[in-house]
Amino acid sequence: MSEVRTRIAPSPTGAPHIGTAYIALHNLAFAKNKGGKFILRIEDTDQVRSTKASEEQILDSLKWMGLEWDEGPDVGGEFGPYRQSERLDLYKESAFELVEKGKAYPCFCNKERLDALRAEQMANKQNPGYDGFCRDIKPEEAKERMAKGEAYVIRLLVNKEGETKFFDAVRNQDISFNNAEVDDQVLLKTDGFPTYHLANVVDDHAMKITHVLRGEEWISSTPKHVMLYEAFGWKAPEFMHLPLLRNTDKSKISKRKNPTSLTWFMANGYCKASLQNFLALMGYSMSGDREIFSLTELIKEYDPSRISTSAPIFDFTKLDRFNSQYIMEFSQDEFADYQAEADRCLIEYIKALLPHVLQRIKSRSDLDYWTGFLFERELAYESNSFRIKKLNQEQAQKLLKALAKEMGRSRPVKADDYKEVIAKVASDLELPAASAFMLSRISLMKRKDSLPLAEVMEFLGADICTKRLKEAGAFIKGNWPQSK
RNA sequence: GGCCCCUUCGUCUAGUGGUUAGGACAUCAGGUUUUCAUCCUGACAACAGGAGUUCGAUUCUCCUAGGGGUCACCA
Repeated sequence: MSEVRTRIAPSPTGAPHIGTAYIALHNLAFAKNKGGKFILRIEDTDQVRSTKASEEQILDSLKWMGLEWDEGPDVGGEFGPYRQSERLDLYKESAFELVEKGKAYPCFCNKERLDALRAEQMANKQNPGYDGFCRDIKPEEAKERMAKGEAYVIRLLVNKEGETKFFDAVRNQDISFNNAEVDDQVLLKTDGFPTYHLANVVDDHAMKITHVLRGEEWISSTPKHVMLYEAFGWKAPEFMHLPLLRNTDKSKISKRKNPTSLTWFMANGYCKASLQNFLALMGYSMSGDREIFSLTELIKEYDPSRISTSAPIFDFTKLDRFNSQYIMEFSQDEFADYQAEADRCLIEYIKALLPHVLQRIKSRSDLDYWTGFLFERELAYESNSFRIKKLNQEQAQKLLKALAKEMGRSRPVKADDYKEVIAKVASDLELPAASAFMLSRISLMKRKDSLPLAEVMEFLGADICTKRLKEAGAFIKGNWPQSK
């Protein structure tokens, strides 16, 4: 029996996600339980969205979580490099290998044609998908066009007959898909970078990954992966699709509705043991009635047949309770370490706002006063805070609604963008800009005495700003301050 | 909408044909504590619905309903 090897393959396109830690935990526990290896691979094949800063944060926060890997971009290993942007030749070769084998083909369709195609399919109530326009181009002609420098992608040539099935070890059953429903997926993009599907399969094979534990959001693209393994003539790993973490409204967990960034959890004083423990309770249970256990115990007893199939709601109330349980047990030294670590994480987390915070702090106890709003999942608004000059209830509600809408439409990024959005909305509604700014301030930070608005908005990001503007709108509906 | 996945207390879950359906968080009610918190005791509270298989279904099968995921040159 060959060595068990699992991996976590985060994409460095944003803040480190709680879901990544959850999937990593399972991969680590599974591999370590079998005496195998856990690998970290960076999937930075999206040139536009990937950033080095994000990669660093992901590595740092997973380490902080105590989820350490045996092989990865920072520690190396015999199957490196572990960053996909450093393996481009391999993907390109692999893609052309499939073209040679007649399992894939170059496609020269441009974005306009694809957009038009999709629009037409939607209009005719058909399922959107590639129509195979470039399938029949002769290989010689294709080569010529590529040689001349015409932009192309490589698509998987899907045999639309029959079905593709794979075994899912969590559900303990086969899942099958009609091949007619599988699209001729792009494998190699115009920029020469692979798509997830290609890179993932090529790397999992090259890195000898034996078991793929990933979120169930991937189930529907697994047939593509299976087809790729078959096209290459490789043995596919065993698939285990874990249930997705969810928001309270049962949708897939998202920063739009919940804090999801590991850095937020770290800065907010959640300790790693409680986070590990709580995450291990999501979609998983230990035998007996045990709920409090360590990562070591989890690894020792990890049993994939105890993974459940239904997707859990991420329950902050229970997490908070777990965290307090762990804190209660701290010795003085442990608490000192915890406190120092939490402070370090907090300062790192708020570094963009730190200068503004420091200007306002008189003593240590002031820190929370100025930064607390960053960690409240739902701001506890006070009615009187909404007593704003030249603004009545109706105007405030219109303003908040328009603000939230404009925020979603124009997706501001920088502080100045946010200022513009607020100024624009105020002028559109012919309301005083100052009132609009104050209303935004209260909606986002709860108080009139608070950090610089635009900088805070940039820090929070459009999603969270929109969330809070909506929440403020809901609040003032029934809690508008009484006139004196 | 097509396809796929899922369905036990409000929430996280145990349970693999016969249980008073168990535990945890939350909630509520008591108790200990000079306050608060902790801690203790108790209460509330679930097998989505309908067929079938079976002597017997929470457990197996099918259907319905509901929820979710996915349909990109993002992962």
